[in-house]
Amino acid sequence: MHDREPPAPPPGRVTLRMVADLAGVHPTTVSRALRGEANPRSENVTRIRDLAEKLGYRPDFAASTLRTRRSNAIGVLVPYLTDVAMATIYEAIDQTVVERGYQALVASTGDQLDGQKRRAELLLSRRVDGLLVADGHLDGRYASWLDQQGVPYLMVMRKVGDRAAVVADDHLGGRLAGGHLADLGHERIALLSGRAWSSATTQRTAGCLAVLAERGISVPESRIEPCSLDPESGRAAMERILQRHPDITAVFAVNDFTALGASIALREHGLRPGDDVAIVGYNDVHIAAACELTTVRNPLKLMGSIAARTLLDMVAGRTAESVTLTPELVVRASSCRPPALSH
Amino acid sequence: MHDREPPAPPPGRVTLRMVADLAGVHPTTVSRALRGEANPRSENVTRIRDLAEKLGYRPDFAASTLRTRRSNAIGVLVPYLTDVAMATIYEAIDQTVVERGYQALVASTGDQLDGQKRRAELLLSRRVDGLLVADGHLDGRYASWLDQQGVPYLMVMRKVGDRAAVVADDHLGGRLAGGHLADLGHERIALLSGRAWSSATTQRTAGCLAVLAERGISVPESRIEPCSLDPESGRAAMERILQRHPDITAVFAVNDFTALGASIALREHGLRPGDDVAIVGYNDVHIAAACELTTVRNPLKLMGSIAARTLLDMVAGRTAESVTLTPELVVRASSCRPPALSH
DNA sequence: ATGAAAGCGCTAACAA
DNA sequence: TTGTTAGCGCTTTCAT
Repeated sequence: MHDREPPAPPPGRVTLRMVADLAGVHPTTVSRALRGEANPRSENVTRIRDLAEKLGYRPDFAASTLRTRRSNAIGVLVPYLTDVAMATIYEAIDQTVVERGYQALVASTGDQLDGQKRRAELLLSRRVDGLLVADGHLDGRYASWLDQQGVPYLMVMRKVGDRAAVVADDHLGGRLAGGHLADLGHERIALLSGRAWSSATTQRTAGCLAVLAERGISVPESRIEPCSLDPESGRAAMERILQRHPDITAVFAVNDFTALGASIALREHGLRPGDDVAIVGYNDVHIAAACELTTVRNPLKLMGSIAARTLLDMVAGRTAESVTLTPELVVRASSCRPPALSH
Repeated sequence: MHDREPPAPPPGRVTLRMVADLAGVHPTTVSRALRGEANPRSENVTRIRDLAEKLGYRPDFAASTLRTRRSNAIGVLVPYLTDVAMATIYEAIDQTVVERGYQALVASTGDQLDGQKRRAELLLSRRVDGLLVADGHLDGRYASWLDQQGVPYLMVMRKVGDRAAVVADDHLGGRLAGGHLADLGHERIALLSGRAWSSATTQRTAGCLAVLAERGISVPESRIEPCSLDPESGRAAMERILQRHPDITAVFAVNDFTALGASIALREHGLRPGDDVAIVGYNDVHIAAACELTTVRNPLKLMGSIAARTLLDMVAGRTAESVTLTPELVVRASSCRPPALSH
């Protein structure tokens, strides 16, 4: 009788043992009954289950995780959760894994290496069975670090090298956006190009530039500005471009929120978005329709649920297939024709 | 030698024991060294730490949780994470607790009792040390269920009865919105009133109605429609009102996203939001400025970080004080004067 | 079909 | 200051 610092079981939580004692059986039997293992028809099973329920028994995942070395949880790493696109993917992941008896633990990493490692380590310390990585960086440092962690992981939204990933065809998406602006007759086009480390945004930018080049429209570097995922960063980037090029007639932003942020800067320069300057965003988050924003629809929920299922497959030992989904242009009022051609 | 199903330690994860063996000390010593307990000056400490680091040792939270009965994690229950207001609060919580050596585990409950219980149970099975509840319902069922779970918890954003809560003064916020519309000269005002079970939205609605009544402006029930937190629900609610009252000149929506959703319905009826009809939202999420939405600013980050600190205090055994923060009106282009008075 | 025994990795008591 | 001992609650052999 040492180790007495948990002195009394006050109300204390209900353990397997307590249920077993009251049921007059061995804890092992209760464990089996509760998990539906072995003896289904025995009337004991329902008796034990009822008792457990009545006592308010709740399994202790810390204990079962320790014993089985499986936590029944997966980790999800995102750059920011205030990016609705990420939140949408996360909710799809969460729903999918919960249906399958898992839990999804998220962490926002701020899209930076130290945050990524720190947060991934925290998740790993909780012994997550796998990782869904939505904040991959093209420079391989993060990914090769992940490679060494001994846990199955899968990229979502962004791909890195040829590692398993569930993404959409961002290059195509960029082409759809650029093609649309070219069709409308725009020639002085600006790009809010996202982050250089994100395959998603760099591909969208590249796709857009490629199609514009095919149409004979060139975009000098001075009309391209990087940005983050939030409106404020879009505003600032747009502002920088307008300083140099007050005469642009269209903007493609690789994210809906940056697109909306850009509209602030345009208005500050006396330009009416959707009348004087066309704007195209990316993702088609739930707010885009309300803002009349032309955008490229990304199948975010599908991406999340496929990624979740794929990771769970990997956890179960199967090998993963990468998946590439297809985006789609959604035309709304924000993409007007250039002023000269307006009527 | 029973229990042999973990057959070999392949690469296998590094345990305290391994570090101890290689350091030539007892596991207890390593544990103490790593946690900075007891023997700071001993040169052993740095030696052990270096070794642990070199071996890539990572603590196993499942084991320490089991042993100490503390998980160093708190649970956060939100209605939806795609509501940027909730995501903003969550990120503030997350940051605050991580700085203090904790982890925040979120769950979206869908704002319904079964989801709330199910997700809370999952969190409790992970032995979270406390719960931050951002999806409280006024009818006390959820809250009284929480009372019985034997874990400290704190309401955020919504209050229930006189339970400890960190909220903003929603009644005042509603007054600010209503007062603003009255000042502009509006008389036919519609309300998107949120959910009856949320103290936040009901108080905002009540505050607005109160100030309008003081100004002699009455709002018949047929101009008030409940709604959820997403744009689509705002659109649908607005549509229902417009069917009955195509002549309204202003709308107060208790959430920015519903406000933006409402603008879709207005346009579908040939009304220009911000020109023909004034719109006021609530929260001032990051997107509101870009959409030129007049709104009531809720100190979301502050709410999150105060709530997190307060809960951690409760976990440490201190008693919690409820906190009420103050909202603030932010006037933007969406709140125009009524057409008759336009010039 | 059920029980006995052992141990997952860690840390709190106690002893030295 | 360090080591010994025991056990958190669970599940997996193995034995009955």
